[in-house]
Amino acid sequence: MNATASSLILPPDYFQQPDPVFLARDLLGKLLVTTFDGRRTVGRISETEAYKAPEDRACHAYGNRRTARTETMFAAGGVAYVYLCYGIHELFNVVTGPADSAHAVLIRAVEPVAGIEWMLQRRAKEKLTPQLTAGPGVMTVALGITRAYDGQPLTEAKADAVWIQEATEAVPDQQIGVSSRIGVDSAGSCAARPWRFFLRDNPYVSRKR
DNA sequence: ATAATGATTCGCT
DNA sequence: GCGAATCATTATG
Repeated sequence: MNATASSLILPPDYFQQPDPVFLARDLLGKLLVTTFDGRRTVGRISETEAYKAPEDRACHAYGNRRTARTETMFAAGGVAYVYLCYGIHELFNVVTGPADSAHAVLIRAVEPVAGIEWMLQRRAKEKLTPQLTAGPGVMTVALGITRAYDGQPLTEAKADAVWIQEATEAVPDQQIGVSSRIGVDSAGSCAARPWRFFLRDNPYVSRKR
């Protein structure tokens, strides 16, 4: 890539900060870039959720449970955690925190910024609507992210990679909405935690259930 | 080896 | 608003 990309790309230190809740909020407005198949697509992060082991029952690594799948989350922050949900959808997470802490931030939605024609093509759509990228399962399709990318670094700007760049402009606090996480009702008292963050008044946010 | 279950989406009513 | 689709992962026998 070019010098601009490498100066804006977020370094491992950023992702290795200890609190996934802080990072989930801080990642709003930043740019998620993919360069698969020679196609560059860019989305502005508009909705996130924090998952924090060991105490968070909604986290796959609840109780620091290490399995073949969750092992990716125990890596040091700055890599991707991509897994299949409901047998159909691939969900993209950013692994955060130091090594051996299984924290992650689920990217639930982005606002298309560049490469929109590739996103439309990947989703087999003609027209740009919020449904193109508003939702964790559809966002990965639009950006071309698959499980093949599980465990890969998010800190290198190059071909066939994913990385995150600094926001072009700061997001003011008043523009950030907070709620409980979606789809984690079975997580007992953890279900009520206000760990979902989104850009207010942005159409590219999944609907609250 | 087998069975239950989900960090969802889409189409139909 | 409701329910089906669909399968990797996990726990259990």
